[in-house]
Amino acid sequence: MATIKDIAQAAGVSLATVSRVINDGPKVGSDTRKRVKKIMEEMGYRPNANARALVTKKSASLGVVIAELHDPFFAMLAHGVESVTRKNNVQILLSAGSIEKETELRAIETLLEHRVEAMVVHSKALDDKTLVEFSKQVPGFVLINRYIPEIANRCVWLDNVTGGRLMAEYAINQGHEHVAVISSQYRIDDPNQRLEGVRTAIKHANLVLPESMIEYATPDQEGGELAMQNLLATGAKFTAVLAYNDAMASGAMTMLQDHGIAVPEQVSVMGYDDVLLAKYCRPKLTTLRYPVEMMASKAAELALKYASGKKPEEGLTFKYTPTIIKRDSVVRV
Amino acid sequence: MATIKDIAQAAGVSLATVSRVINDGPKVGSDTRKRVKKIMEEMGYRPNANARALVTKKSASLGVVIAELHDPFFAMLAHGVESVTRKNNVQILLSAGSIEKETELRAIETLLEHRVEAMVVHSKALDDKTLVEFSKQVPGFVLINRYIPEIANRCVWLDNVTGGRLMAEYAINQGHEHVAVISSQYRIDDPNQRLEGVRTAIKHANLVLPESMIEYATPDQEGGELAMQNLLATGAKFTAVLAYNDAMASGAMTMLQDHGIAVPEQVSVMGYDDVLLAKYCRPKLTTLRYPVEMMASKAAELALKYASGKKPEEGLTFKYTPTIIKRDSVVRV
DNA sequence: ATAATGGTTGAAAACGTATACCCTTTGAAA
DNA sequence: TTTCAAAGGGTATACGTTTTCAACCATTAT
Repeated sequence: MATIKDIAQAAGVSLATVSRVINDGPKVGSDTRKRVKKIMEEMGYRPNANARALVTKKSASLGVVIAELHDPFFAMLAHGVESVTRKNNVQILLSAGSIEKETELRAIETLLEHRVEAMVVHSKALDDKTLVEFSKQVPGFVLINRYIPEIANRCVWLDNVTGGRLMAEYAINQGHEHVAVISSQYRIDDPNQRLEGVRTAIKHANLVLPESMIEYATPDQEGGELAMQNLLATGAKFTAVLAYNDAMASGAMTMLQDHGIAVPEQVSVMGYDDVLLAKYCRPKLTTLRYPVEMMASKAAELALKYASGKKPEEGLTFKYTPTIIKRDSVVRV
Repeated sequence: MATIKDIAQAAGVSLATVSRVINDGPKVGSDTRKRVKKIMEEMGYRPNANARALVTKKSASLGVVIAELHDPFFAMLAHGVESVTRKNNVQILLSAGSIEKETELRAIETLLEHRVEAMVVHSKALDDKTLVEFSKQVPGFVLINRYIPEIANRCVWLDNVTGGRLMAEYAINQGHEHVAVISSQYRIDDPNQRLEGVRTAIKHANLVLPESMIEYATPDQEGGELAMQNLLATGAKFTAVLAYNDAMASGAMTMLQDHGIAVPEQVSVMGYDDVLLAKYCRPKLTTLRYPVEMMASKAAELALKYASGKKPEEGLTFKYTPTIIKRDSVVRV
């Protein structure tokens, strides 16, 4: 592959001049510029991004850490990031760290080795201290779907407690007095926060949520099916089910229908996230909209901004609140 | 950030020795090795991937070109690649090129600037010649979901003609004599090939597929709805619909149901791809399984293998054939 | 005519790493 | 005792860029 040196030789100029032409630098005559450009074209020259990054200490790529790409939630997240990197001519360096301490750490470290100065990271397994530490090393370090007070201005997050509350309040307003909850079995913040919100609303309405009405499982369709199966097996009575996410809600609906229980006529079901399948499944899912894509774009913009030298403002944070999307899976009772 | 030089100074050894320790090179005593390692640990040393790539001419990352991340198909593709890059300690450099000539080209070129020697590219807009040209420049250049005879051994692809045929044959075997087709409006190979297969099967069964029974739209749920709407508007009679993909099939089902037409009792619907939503939607979609994830893993392995110097074998190619997944959206008539 | 100016260009150092090649020490074989 | 090989370690160069500084040339103002 042709280097800057080859071009210089062919054009009969120095390395410096060629470099200036490449970067649209100021100090080069228009005829020389034209000639050099022509030769670059002819020889199919492509600047070496690695050499560039080495000397400029700027990497022209943004690191992204997520859990699993085939989870629609993360696919949307990645897409949100991608839409802004594309605009800024920045490359995405992708690392997957499957909600495990070891892999998440490894993912971030690899990105660090590439000297990316902007990063959008989704981390659930790493503790606050570690992440704060990283944020000191990387100017454009931004967390998504997580809130850490010390670096509040680097956090783009969803108010899950309010989300849980909204969910429960809506169900209650529709007249449901016996609600069951299907939660995620992972010991991370999200399910706990959502559950906390649900509990608050229920208490406030002078209702009760016995532990036996809460089932934990993997946050996917199978988990939803399993959880619902368990709920039905206990013989518990409920007219509404609040699920941790849309996939679990969908699984729960399937299981209800398989038991001859009509949704929403006999049991209402609510999801969370509003991923694609919420619109696809039947009945269409009433759910909470999690604007991941928008948030991811915001996070990417933030990362790029901080990376370019702008200092984050103190006392600022980027909190989003989910909103209820009313579709067909919840009915007034 | 600490460099190799800082480590060398702190440890009182030369750069070369430190470098040897980092790379587990041979010529260094076990006590020195231990001492240097300790210092690296203390100073939080991280090798600079750019400098490394520059001098070794190896990039330690694999380039991926896809259209849109939030399309579940591409999310699965990316996931398939990711599973093998993770095993090989290779980073993913992601470029999205939204089925447009300009952006696809730009995506590949950016990757080239990063000097990745392994690439998995999904390109529909670029012509054969351009891609063949790229394959000469990049040792580990592998195409997915496309077949180009000249570089057959770098293609991991699905036999779409056979897929289309299988679809139609299955519908016909279930007794359907009047089938409609909902295809993608994009002028790329896939829809044409699938349609070709469908036509073959129909002709072979002595049936007819009038042009009026084929609708074209964007390959998503909205497109499926629109296409079905048009089909219904023409008053055409059909008992089965073959869709270009699962999203369109799902949209078509919605529209049918909205018109009070029962699926599958009155009209059967078939999808293609078997993405997640095929299992989620109601009725569950009978569809053709496109093993993207497996194929993407294969492509990544191939790319890495070729990149590491192994020459592709002549006359070899990686063709996959879709299989029918029978669920609930097709019924015998 | 001379000095000053401004626009072009080139030489060289630097970025952080890997490695080919050379030097030293040590112990054993001759 | 001499010779030699092996092991351990250092020196210097290269990778492909960007950028600072200085030099050159042709004008123009004095």
